[in-house]
Amino acid sequence: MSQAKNNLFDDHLQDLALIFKALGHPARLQILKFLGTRNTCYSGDISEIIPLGRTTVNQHLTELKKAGLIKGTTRGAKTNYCLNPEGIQKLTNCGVSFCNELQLDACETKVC
Amino acid sequence: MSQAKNNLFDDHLQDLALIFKALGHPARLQILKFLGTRNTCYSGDISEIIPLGRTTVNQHLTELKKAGLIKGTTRGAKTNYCLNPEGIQKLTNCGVSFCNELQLDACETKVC
DNA sequence: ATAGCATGACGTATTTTTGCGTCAGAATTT
DNA sequence: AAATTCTGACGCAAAAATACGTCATGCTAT
Repeated sequence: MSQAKNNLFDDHLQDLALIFKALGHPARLQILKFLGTRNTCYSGDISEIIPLGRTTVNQHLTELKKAGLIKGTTRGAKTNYCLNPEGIQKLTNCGVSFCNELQLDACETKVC
Repeated sequence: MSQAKNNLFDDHLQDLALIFKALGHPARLQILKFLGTRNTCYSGDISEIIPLGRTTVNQHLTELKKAGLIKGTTRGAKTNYCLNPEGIQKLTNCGVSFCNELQLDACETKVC
């Protein structure tokens, strides 16, 4: 992917950061959203709805795959992509619990 | 920040991507987590717990500020930082609803 | 007032990311 | 079999992110 896991930061934080980083581009968000409405679709269908070149879209697909958020299966000449339930689950769980840990209520009453 | 808002993608997606991007680095996650336990603290306190140079930590603070996730107030020689409730709220709301839109249940039963 | 910190601004080098064109291989269609 | 289509791999350029060092400023003590 990008930055290799180093030992400066907590492993859990690094994992989480990688997931969030994968969500840090509108094209990738749009891809995920699209896949959410489709269950499955071809790589070509995706590059059609994203306002970027096919090669670039492919790169974004690869990144989402590396982040574990989608799955791709080559079937004949075409490749099927769909959301990866485990990855989405992890995103939801970890993301939500991270937000909760920020103890928003406590902060809400304070000013800095 | 980073990429200026262009008109290739939906505004809402771009906003969301910017927030997620801000979360895409372990140092920034650690900063947020730390601030969640403190209500408020000095900039110096933060750079002490992050395994990076002070200047770099400052940069990360600036990015978090631009993303609206934290607030900074200069008080005398020192600067106070704390979570920005509105930003965290937005993250929580938008993030969660984005995940929900992925219709995980529907996907869970399919394979690609 | 003066010496000592804390902080943000600025400049810079290195690494990543982003975006795209081209190519080669595999499968489909004709 | 030949032509076409779909894909991922590879290479490349431009832009952005990352990480620091240094500096100037502005408080805070002494």
